[in-house]
Amino acid sequence: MTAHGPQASEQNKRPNTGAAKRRILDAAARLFRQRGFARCTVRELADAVGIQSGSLFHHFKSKDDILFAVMEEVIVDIDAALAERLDEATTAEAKIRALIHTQLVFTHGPRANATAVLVHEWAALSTEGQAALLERRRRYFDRWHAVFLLARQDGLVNLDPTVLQQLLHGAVVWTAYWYDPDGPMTLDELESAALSLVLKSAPVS
Amino acid sequence: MTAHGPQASEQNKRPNTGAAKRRILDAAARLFRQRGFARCTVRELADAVGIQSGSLFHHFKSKDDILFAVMEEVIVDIDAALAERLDEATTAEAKIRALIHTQLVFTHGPRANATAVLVHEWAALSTEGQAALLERRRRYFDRWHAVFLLARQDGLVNLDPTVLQQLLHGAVVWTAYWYDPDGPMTLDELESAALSLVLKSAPVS
DNA sequence: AAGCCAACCAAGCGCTTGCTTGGTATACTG
DNA sequence: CAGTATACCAAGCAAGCGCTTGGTTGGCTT
Repeated sequence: MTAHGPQASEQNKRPNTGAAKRRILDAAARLFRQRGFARCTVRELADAVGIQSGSLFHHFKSKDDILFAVMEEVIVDIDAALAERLDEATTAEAKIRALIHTQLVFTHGPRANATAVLVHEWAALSTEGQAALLERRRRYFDRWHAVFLLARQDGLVNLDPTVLQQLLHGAVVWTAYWYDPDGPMTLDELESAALSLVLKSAPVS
Repeated sequence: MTAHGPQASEQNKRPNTGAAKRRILDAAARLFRQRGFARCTVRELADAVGIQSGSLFHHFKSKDDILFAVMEEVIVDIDAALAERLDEATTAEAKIRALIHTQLVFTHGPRANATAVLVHEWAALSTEGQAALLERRRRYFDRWHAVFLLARQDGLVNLDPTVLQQLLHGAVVWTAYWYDPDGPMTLDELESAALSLVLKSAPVS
């Protein structure tokens, strides 16, 4: 049952290296979200992956390190995804939509677990871990801020850009607690609803 | 279920009864918020109160019970505070303002710690604990919903009431993570900013 | 074929955890 | 005054925790 040992694959010299790590990270994101980091034990996590608890420490040097890895991965990816979307957006309105879209996709898409962990378990990270991720975090929010400065210049919004940015970010992040992607409302509809919140006038499309 | 122990009455025969409990609950709210429920130990909590860890269990039957008591107290109080504010508000706009105001005051006022614990540590509560608080929670959100149904009828807002309610609630709750009551922006200004978010047209006073 | 090394298991160590126990000081009550 | 209940302390227990250790396996390289 326990298929172990590397397998042959394309040109990769170490084809299976990292596959176990991947499964650990996915299970960790799911369990850390469901049960909380502190309440999730390494034995639980190992069971979910299908290995012994001690074997986890062959891939990560500590439980804290697993949390860090989960968070680092998602924070890097969401920042990259946002950067790409913003590049493709030309108008200020399209850029605000890109902000909302990216956050919503990460919050409710395939990366939902890791995203929730990033939001929820920040305080569980060690001081050094927080410091190591802070620059990425800042970069992500700088993008938000730049968009709202632009939108304000264009007269698209009529509140203090910083406040508006934070209120919108909260509204979107909070959807994790009530919005059901399998329910009647589509993500696109939710995106439009959030967008129309921050624009002065009538709702969009 | 908070044990009652000695009777508290008008002319309190045991003036100090309940004082220890009060200090435990306050310290617990603070520590559970700062460190998280799971990472905060009963020894830590006892130290903060100035008693031995074992003595905590004279007042509460378990650590879980302390969490429950913190949450129950704040959920009852915030619902009562909201009900009172809503009664005093006549127009739909004034009622929306009451929603925002109450949530903001609890999030940033003297009850900030317990409110943050209620939001953040819900998953740490036992199944029975959640069930026991669910009715109060529902009542609170029913008040939100009724206000937004009214606002929609009055043509004050132009989005689906349920979605708008959730988005606003998220925006306001999230202020816990960025708004500084000691900073340049007053709570009233923040309240107005949040209100103008959900109203269709120009910002309010 | 021999050697290497990543990937795993089985066992368990040292420590911390929530909580219990037995006892004491103090205060109120009949 | 004895009787009773409260509020606490000092000590420690059983369980569970993160993590370490020593050993085995099997594919890959040379």
